[in-house]
Amino acid sequence: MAKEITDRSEDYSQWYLDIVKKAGLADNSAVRGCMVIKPYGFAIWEKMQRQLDDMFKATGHVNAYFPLLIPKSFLSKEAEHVEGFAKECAVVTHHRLMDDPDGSGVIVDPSAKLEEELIIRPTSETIIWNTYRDWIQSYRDLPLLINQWANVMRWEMRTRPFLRTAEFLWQEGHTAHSTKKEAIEESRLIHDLYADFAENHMAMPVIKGAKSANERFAGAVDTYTIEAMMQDGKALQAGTSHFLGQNFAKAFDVKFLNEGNKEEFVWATSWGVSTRLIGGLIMTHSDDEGLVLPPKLAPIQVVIIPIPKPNSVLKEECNKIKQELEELGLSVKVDFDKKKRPGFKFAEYEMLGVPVRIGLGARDLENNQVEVARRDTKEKSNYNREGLGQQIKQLLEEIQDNLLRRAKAFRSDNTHEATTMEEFEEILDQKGGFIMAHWDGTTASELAIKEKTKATLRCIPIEGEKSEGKCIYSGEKSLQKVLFARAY
RNA sequence: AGGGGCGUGGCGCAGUCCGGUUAGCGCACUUGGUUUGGGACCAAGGGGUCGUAGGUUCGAAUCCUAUCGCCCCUACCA
Repeated sequence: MAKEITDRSEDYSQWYLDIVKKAGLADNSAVRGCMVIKPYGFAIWEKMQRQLDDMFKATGHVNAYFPLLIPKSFLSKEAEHVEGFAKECAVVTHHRLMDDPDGSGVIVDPSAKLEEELIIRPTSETIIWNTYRDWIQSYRDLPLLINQWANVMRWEMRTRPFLRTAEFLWQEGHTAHSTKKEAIEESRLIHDLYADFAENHMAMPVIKGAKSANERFAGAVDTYTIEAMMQDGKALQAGTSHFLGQNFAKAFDVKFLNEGNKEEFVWATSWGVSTRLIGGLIMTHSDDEGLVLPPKLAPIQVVIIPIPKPNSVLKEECNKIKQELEELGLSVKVDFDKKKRPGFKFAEYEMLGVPVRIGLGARDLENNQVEVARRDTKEKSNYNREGLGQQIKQLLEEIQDNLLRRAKAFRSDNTHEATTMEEFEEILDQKGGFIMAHWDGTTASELAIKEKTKATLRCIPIEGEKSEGKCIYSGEKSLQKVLFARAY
């Protein structure tokens, strides 16, 4: 199996597509813009899901499920929200097919037109708030902390596997609170949770910040984002958490009686991360040999490859090592496939991003050792057979740490400050990456910079030092530097 | 929306200009054997309505007409 992939230096976006294909993460499907997530890709998603789900539960959230289809009228209730999504909605107009009277096949039965057309959810705020109206009467019903794992559809023109697809999988949290303060705290709690997940599980460092008015979620008062840097220097919005104020409560008339027996509108948040994270994972760590996965999200953490020699008995030893490692909670695969030679398997598991490979041959048996190769650095060394399990466990932790360290160093090397537009454009053209620059807070300046440079305002960082200055575009007063980059 | 390109086994392609035996090649697949410490080799096999529909012709992957689909560039975009 020739598994050649394009070098990153040659064509980054082709490299990305090659990785997705050759590592068996996803396939194109018969439907334009919709991908098939293959078992290995889905296994990564399942690991992400499990971890995030545990984190949501630990912070008091519960799961529920709301319908795929939304009455068209719901979408028009919150003005900004409609405007944000109207251009990319799939619409269900009929409910029956019939035989084509002109010959073979089926056609839409024109007599089966729906009275009210249905929208395939691009996000679920509207149907959820329409439901919450019935669930909430009193402050005693609050807070309502609900998450759902679901698919959504946004009819995108240009799609790329995981990064932007017409249909994608995600989780969307929708919470209702009795006070503004509590809702803002909730949106920030999740913002922190996402950053924690990105850094400590994906080993993908992120900048936490707020979106500008222009980049904000349609219908939100504030949008908090985590922004990650990909290897080509472009920014990826990896997760967002929104403080929705009372916008949806007002649109759907969701009120509660407070302790003083007075009627008030409910305060809301919503937040989500999607299968896009898999794209981020690929573009943060992987190399020209294939996928590189952080141990915490790798479906297979250790692969054991026997190097067969005639008359040698390796099978038993391989299984023994597998068992030892599994007892330590690791996920392990032994590849006994006789059709493939060891060298082929080495390359194959590198392509799949398996963090640690153990090679075991007659030579090792004699010397009471195994050969251990780590995927992140490609280093190989011999480990003593005694106490192997603990050593491998430590190695996996070291790999997890190293990936984060490496990604942080890369981001730091590719983050620059600009004090003038000339400098800004020069950095963008010559180095790329993140640019920190002063901005006067107006949409006009933001759009002008975008128009001129194709870089967008990714976020107004929450952390780090804040110093006043002058906007690089207008020269007006600026309270802090903000993050610009070309983005996915 | 404008411009360009492509539809031939699972994948990548040749053949089309200039119609003519049984539509070919590489990879993948199946079986057997020799191999196995960085992508093995030999042998034998299986698999194709040439996107679809019509037309010209003794004869069409090849020529003509229509139609469908996909990709790329430009434009647009939570």
